[in-house]
Amino acid sequence: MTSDTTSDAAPTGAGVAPTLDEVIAARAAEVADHRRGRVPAALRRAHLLAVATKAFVEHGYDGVSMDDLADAMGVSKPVVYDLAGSKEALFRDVMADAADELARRIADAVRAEPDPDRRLFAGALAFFEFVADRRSAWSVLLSGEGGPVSEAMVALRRQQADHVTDLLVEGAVAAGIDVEPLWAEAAAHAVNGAFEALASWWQGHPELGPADLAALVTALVEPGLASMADGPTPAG
Amino acid sequence: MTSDTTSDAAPTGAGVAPTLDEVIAARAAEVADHRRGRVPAALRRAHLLAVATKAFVEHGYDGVSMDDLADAMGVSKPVVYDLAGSKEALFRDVMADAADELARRIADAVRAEPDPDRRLFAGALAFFEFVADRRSAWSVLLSGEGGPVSEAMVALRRQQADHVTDLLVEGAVAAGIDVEPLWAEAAAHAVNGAFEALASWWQGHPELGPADLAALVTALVEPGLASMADGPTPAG
DNA sequence: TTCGTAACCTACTCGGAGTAGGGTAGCAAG
DNA sequence: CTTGCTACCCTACTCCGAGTAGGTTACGAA
Repeated sequence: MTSDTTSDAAPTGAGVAPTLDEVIAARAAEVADHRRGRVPAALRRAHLLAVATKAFVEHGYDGVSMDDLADAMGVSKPVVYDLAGSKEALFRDVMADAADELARRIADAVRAEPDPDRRLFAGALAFFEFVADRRSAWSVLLSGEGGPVSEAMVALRRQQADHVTDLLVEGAVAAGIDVEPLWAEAAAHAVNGAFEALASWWQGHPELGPADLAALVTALVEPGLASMADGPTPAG
Repeated sequence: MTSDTTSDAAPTGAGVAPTLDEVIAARAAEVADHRRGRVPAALRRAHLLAVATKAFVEHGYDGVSMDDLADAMGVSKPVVYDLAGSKEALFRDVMADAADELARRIADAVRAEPDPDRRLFAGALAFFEFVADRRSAWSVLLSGEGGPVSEAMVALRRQQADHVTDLLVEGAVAAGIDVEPLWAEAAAHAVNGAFEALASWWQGHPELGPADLAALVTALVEPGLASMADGPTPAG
């Protein structure tokens, strides 16, 4: 298809994503360099990850068979299994990569924001920009599509919420407030859920930009977060 | 299509849910009344719904095969397909029943609360009480478990969010505030997402009661909701 | 050369969704 | 009573996808 553009994966620069097709092309090229079969596992795996990411993202978990993946990279199924373990494990790996990058971006954005009062907004903006980058790409996954993806998704959600917890606590500590850890955790999950739901809803409202969403969620949650600090712990 | 075919469903005591096993037993008894096979479709379907609900809830979507269901109700697979159409359709129906009841409970609770300032809490409480009622039951579903359940879940989420939107708008109007419909919708999705995430997180924290969760989510979101009324629409 | 091993293959098994193509029971009309 | 229609229900498949058994070959080291 569109195999042109720049040959090498240019610097990620302004934060735009590398384009899955480019990554796949790059990996495929590396693989092709090895004459007549016998490609080292590391390369094959990198290729697999790229191909699988694209496939899952475009057709969803159930829309992709291991045979498809094997065909797409010109090997037989057992090779894929050797590289990935199982379909679920493969999906988990794909998702983990994305989750790591998301977490990294948010953390960077939050810590780069000097004004404590704008940290939440900064994090939210980073989140929605990430989603926007991969709007088409991750829509399938974000919208809950999946097979026995459950475990992977749940795990990622948890991990993501943990990061938010850390950021919340970090922010609170910086402000000299001490928070109930349990409450921070719960709030983090709630906030995280709000983010996800908003990202999903966003699909149907392309007229809005990342900043709009970030502003909304900030406006929604910030006051509550602030008041919870000096406020009491309602129960429990 | 759930509750009113037959004479009764033994009161389980307090406001506790009807108990799936009881429902199944009741349906099975009705079916058994018809001597030697030839049971009218309506009864069979009611029985199916009950059996399927229990099965999905206990083993998850992928943990249940259509053969299992057929066996469980003593018929052959084609009968199940005749009654349900497909596995996904069946799951959708099961979920729809639950979603309807949830929406009804929340709406009732909200409208039964005279104090406008406590409406959100009332709705939240109803939500978490519903979840508590079916804690073991719906955990699998709430935690995102599912197969190609995606569509069903997405649809239900949307529907649920629509209800929340209505309630938000209703509340705003009652308070003499006018809100941007788009914002109300977005906020509703966000709030809804927060609820779901919290319900999921709750699984790991049985020491908390419904009121705790309701209080938390209220404290988190109420101030933001209030300030959004007189506040500006940040962007867009 | 010989052996070990990593990379790769063909050709299965196994299980679950969905279907084809019937039977049989009840009932209405001739 | 017989015919025929229409539910209701069955056995016995097809089809597809996940995962595996077990063998083959290239390559590097002893």
